[in-house]
Amino acid sequence: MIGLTLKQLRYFEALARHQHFGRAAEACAISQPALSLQIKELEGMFHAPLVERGARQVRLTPIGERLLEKSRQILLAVEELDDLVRASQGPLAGRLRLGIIPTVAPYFLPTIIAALSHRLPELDLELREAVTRSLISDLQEGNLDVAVVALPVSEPSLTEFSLFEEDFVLVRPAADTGKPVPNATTLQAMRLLLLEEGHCFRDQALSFCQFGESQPRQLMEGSSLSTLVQMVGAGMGVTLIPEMAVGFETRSAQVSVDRFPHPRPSRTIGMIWRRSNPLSDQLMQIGAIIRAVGQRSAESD
Amino acid sequence: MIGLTLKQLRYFEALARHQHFGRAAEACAISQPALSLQIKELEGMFHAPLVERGARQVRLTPIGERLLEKSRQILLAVEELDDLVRASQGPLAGRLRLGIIPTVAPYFLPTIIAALSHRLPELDLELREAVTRSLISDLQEGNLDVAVVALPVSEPSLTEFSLFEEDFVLVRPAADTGKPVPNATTLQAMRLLLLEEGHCFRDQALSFCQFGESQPRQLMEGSSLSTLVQMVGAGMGVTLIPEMAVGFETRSAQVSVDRFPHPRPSRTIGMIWRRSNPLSDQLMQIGAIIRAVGQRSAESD
DNA sequence: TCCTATCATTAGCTCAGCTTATCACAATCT
DNA sequence: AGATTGTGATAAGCTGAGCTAATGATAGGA
Repeated sequence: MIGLTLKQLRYFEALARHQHFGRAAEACAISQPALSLQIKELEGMFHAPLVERGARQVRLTPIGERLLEKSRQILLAVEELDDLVRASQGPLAGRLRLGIIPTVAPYFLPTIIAALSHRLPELDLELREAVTRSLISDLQEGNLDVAVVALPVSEPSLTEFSLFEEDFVLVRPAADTGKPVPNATTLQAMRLLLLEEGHCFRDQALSFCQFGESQPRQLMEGSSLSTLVQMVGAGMGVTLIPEMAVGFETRSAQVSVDRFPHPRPSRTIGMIWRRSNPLSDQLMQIGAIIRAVGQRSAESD
Repeated sequence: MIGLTLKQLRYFEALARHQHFGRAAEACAISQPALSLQIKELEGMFHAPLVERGARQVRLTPIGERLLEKSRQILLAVEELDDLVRASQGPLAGRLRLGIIPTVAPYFLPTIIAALSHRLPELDLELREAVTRSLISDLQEGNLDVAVVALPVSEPSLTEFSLFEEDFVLVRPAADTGKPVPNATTLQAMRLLLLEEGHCFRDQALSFCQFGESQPRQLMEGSSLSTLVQMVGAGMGVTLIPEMAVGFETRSAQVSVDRFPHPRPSRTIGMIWRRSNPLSDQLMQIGAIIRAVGQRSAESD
């Protein structure tokens, strides 16, 4: 593919995104004819049309779709060269897009922000909260640099860096204070309040209770740990929460909090990023900083 | 990395390969100053030197090394666009670089060539014989399109396509004809002739005999199955060969050939290629053709 | 000390690729 | 139907990125 230019791929990607020559050209800060010509040039190289010019609609042809895929791959690799520049310029500085899952963010984010802005003042953190699935695809598409999630994620394209392990605790109505702590089996008989689909914490809790995938049961869903604890306080059932949430969520609620006997349910919190990211070394440094404050805050709980 | 061009990456890659401005320029079919300028342009983008201009020697700086890595990745993806063109132009045609391991090539290659040149006359096969390790790296560097090896190879970047399974048979001196066939354990007491390091067939044979990695023992090495069989004929020991080699290798030698009782040792022969190769669909077609003739020839043995 | 190999610099030219202006076409409205 | 509007293609002209050829600068080696 000699004669191909990155510019052409960028224009094509914009066209695919906007499905409109004029708007794509605007997004690329060029005139519409300039974009048309480059697309035509690309089509010449492929000896085939890449877009269907419909009446009021532009659509990619099948070959166009495949080119789009490859283009994104190439453009992502090129963007990573920017990170290579940053990596070669001493301590980490500039924008860092960090994603966190919702069952970690409220409790741990303040600690992370404080630590990083102290140790790496040049760093410009840009935060995003979403479930693991969505963070992973943002990472893979290059919309995110790094994410804090529960390990393992087992994506071969991502590097995992473990931060710390944390136990789950049982939250029951205040009236249950002092009653014996149920084990995984007896838990199955109680009404368990859980986060809605998509949260990894939901699956971890379910797996501790050894519920099968399919069997229907007494479940209720809440959209945040905070809601769940309030529901428990109102006597609607019991729930599990991660240890780091205890201080924040149970202070004002009428609930009783108990640790499980061994083997305790737990999760591993860690960082993930694209294996191909040239900032890998720097991200490990950041990981080390977060790990240090994470362990300190876990000890002080 | 706006302003970056593929041309610059190509020039840089050539410079890294030749370690010499003049020769790299020649390889790119441009003048030496043109190349110097583009390299300088690149260095401007990185705010750092990428090559050390030594007295009589050009060397990459550490940053240069990392850029080289990324460049190769990007350029490989760009080359794969060529394959996308081919994939979109009907039946597979043009150059196809096929690698085969030495313990398959002599016996199966004629069949493959005949079948493919009959079914895909437009195909221009370019063959290479090497051990698995080397074929894999050629695939990953884009120096090879597809390879026939023993599965599994378990490289996440490669797709595996299984062709057929094939048993190993025992080759003993003709004097042993009629003697009971040894099992894996009794084999350990005999002098086993094997291929030299690097051949996967050697490891498969060793693993059948359940030899540990380290334990020293009565072994001799030959550089081809043909040599091994001749050595067996001369009474120097026994060996295993794959079934497809029986007809070719044992016809003229004074040896006795026996199948093992169940569970028979065997290997799976298959094709591998870069997962990212746009010709994937076409390669599967080729795989289907080879599989068909492979099974037919296995049955007729 | 001079020579040779090697990369950098300079001057000048050419064409790829941009902009603006305009055309061609089809869908929708009146 | 005829007018209008939204859209991409085409045309003409300009500008600068990037090439070549010629020359300069520098460091090893004879």
